[in-house]
Amino acid sequence: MRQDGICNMVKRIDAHRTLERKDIALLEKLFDREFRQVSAGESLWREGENADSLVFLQAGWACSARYHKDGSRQLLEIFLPGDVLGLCRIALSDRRTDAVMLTDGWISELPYSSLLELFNESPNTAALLFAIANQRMAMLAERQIIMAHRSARERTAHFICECHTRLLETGATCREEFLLPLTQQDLADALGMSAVHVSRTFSHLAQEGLVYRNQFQLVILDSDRLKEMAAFDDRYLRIVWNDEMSLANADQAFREPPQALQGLLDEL
Amino acid sequence: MRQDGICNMVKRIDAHRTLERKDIALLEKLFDREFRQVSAGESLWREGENADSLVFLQAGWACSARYHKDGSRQLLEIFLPGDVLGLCRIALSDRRTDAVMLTDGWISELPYSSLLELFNESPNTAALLFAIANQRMAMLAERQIIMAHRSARERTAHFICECHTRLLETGATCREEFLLPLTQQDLADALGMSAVHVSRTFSHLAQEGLVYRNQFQLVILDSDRLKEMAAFDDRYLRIVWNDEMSLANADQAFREPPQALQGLLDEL
DNA sequence: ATCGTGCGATAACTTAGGTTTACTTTGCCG
DNA sequence: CGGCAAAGTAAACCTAAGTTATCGCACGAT
Repeated sequence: MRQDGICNMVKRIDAHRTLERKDIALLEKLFDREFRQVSAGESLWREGENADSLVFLQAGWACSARYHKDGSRQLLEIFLPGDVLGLCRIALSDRRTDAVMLTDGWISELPYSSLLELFNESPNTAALLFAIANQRMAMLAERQIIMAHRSARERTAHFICECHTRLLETGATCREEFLLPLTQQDLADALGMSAVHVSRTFSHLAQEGLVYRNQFQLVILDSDRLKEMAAFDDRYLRIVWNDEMSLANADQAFREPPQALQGLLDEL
Repeated sequence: MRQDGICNMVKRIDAHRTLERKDIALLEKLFDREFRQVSAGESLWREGENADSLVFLQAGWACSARYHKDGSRQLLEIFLPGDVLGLCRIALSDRRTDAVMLTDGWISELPYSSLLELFNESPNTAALLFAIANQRMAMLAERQIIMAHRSARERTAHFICECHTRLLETGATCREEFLLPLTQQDLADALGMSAVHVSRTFSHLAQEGLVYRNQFQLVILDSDRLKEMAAFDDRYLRIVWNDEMSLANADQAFREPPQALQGLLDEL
């Protein structure tokens, strides 16, 4: 049970670039601390609170959201098992969103101070976390692109494709059918549309034989046509290292301090 | 001239948290390399190209954008003098957007490999870059929130507030009047609306005495009411360090290697 | 059994904003 | 100076999606 979550994280990264055993071990040590059970609806943090830790989602789904004065809400990010929450406020002071569990789950918290140690000790693994943060950024960017000019149908299709792809990468045992634990209201808040229209949209998608949703079960009927309508290109999700920043390079650099910057530091 | 750009960057960060002289010096050394003159419309990189460097925008405006098959376009980020482009693909392999100059300007490029050296030599300054990347992420998140549920007027108002605030932070000599070098089509692509509607929206805003736009000159007539209608809260733009990740801490940790992780590393 | 509650579906009506087309205004360049 | 292209404005029309309201269903609690 405990190891599964780390496995998810490692597996996902490893799918694209083989990690060295050392790095895996370091990640496991870093994240495999006391886990806490949390239940659906439970808040992980609130807007305005001091941001001083990462949350590692070992099992369950979560999301980050902004609440407006008028009672409406915008879901910003969806977190799946194996994801890390809070990477976007590292180094900045306070939370700018709420974070809420969508399902029951298990989490562990990692204070930023440990992270700082990591920065010092292993630029290797630090670059890895940077990559994960970069992937989150890519998701935000892609969401914005999709939200701006695409129709409700396309947005919905894209969202489903994204969730499905991300789930598959954690090695979940789902192929064309999986659990999407969001109510239509949640989906509406995530996709920037009304709950009623989410309902309509799913009806249309079902009519066209693309996806079928019942309760929280989601069945993808025609994956190819769905991806086509969503103009879904999964490249933005792929964690593929830049050679300049690759683990191998970082590792080497870690062992043999570079010349260029050393010169600068000496001067100061 | 050359120093101005660095000044912009440093000033903006320094406005919120005093930098140590050492860090400033390191930043200056790092970014103050051969500058290249670029002209409006010039491409800095294209989607799909290998991402192997940061671009430091010393003078001029730029943007990142995604082009769609149907010819339409989505502007993702706007970059002002003193901004760093490409932070969101560090550690990932290829560009997922185009980057284009909006005006003439001066830029310098910084290969990721130098960055890696920085990671090794000064976690201090690395954390600082992380913070700048975090700020970009916050901008993306905020844009998404605004785009999802807010009207064209509110979106436009928010965009203006954001640009104005960011400009002020670079210490630009603009108070309520400044140059916004985007055509109505550019604004439309950034805000996810049609150019015609941008025109309509600016007419309305002018009628209500909020802002006035002529050519690329933008005059804010009633800043308070504008911010109110945009529900603009500039906190997401502020680079305020988390104490856990503060420069002082990082610096200290840099001098005295920490114990916790050292133990882990010894084991491996 | 029966309530209450939350989720989802459907229909009727309204509206913000897209699309199209046509007409200005501005700047540029020979 | 004339002519051309790019940018902006205006009006007419249309459609996607919001809003409101009602209804059905599943479920848990009483």
